[in-house]
Amino acid sequence: MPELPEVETVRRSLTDTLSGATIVAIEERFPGVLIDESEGYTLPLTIERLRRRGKYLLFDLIDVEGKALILIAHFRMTGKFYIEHHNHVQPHTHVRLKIIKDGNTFHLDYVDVRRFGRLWLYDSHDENRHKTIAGLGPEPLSEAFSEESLRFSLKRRHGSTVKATLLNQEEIAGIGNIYADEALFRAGIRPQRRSGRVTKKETAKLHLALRDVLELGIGHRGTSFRDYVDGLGRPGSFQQLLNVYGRSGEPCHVCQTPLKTIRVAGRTTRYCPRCQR
DNA sequence: AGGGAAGCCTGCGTGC
DNA sequence: TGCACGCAGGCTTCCC
Repeated sequence: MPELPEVETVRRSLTDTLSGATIVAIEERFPGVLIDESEGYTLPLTIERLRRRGKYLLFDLIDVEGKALILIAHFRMTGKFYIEHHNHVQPHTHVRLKIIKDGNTFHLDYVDVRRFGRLWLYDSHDENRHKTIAGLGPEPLSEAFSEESLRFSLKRRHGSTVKATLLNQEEIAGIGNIYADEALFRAGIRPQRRSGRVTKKETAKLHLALRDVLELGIGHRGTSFRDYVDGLGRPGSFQQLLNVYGRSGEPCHVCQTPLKTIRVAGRTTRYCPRCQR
C-alpha cells in the first residue's frame, strides 16, 4: 500500500522518463477514475515536473497555449503507474496517457486492481485546489514537522489513540498503516494509547522514529509487501527491515516476545506487548 | 464536535 | 476441485 516512501519512490523513478515529455492523448478506459475539474485545455500537455504531497503524486503541466494545469494521482491501495513501451494493455488499466519524449512514443498507464485510486485534473499548478490536499498536515520530512508540531497534534487529538493521530492526514501527511506501526514500535509506544497520554519524552522519541522509518523506507525504495512496485516495475526492499508489520505472532526482534495483533482505528495493528508500553 | 464504522473494490488464502 | 467467506486498507460519508 503506497504510503509516503512508496509515492516518493514512484516520483523519483518516473522523473527522468517524464520530465519534459508531452501528453498527446488521454484515454479513459474506465469511467470515473479520472476526474477532470479543469475548464478545458488543448493537447499536447508538457510535463514540467513531478512533485509529491503526502501520498499524492503531482504532475505540473502546461498546455499548448501556455495554460498551467496539474494532474494529481492518489494510489490508495493498489494503484500504480506503468510505463508501457508496446501496445499491450494489462488488466485493470483505467487511464492511458499517450506520451512523446525525444521522438519516442510510449504510454503511461494508470493500473489499479481495486479501483480505489483516483486521478484529478485542475487548472493551475496549485495542488491546494484539491480540497483534501489543502487540508493536509505538514510533510513529516520537512522543517514544518517538528517535535513541537507533533506535540501539538497529540494534544489536539488527545482523545484518539496515538495510532489514529498518526494516520490522520490532517495532522501529518503521508503516514499509513505500515509506517505508523513501525514508528510506534521504535518509539516504544502502544498504538492504543490515548494521544493525550504520550509524554514529552515519548513524543521526542516518536518524532525521531517517524523520521527514521520514512527515510529508511525511501532509502530502500519502499516496502513491497504485496504488490507494490515503483514506476519502472521495480520492488522495494524495506520489508526486510520491518519489525512488526506483517509479523503477527512472530518473536519481537528485540525481546523475542510474540508480537500481538489488535484492531486500532479500524486497522490491523501489530505491536510488541513487552517493548511497547 | 469529533470519533468510530460502513462502504467502496478485487484477489487471494483458508476451510469445508 | 470448487465454492463461500473473510481479509487486506486509504479515504469519504454517514451516524452516534
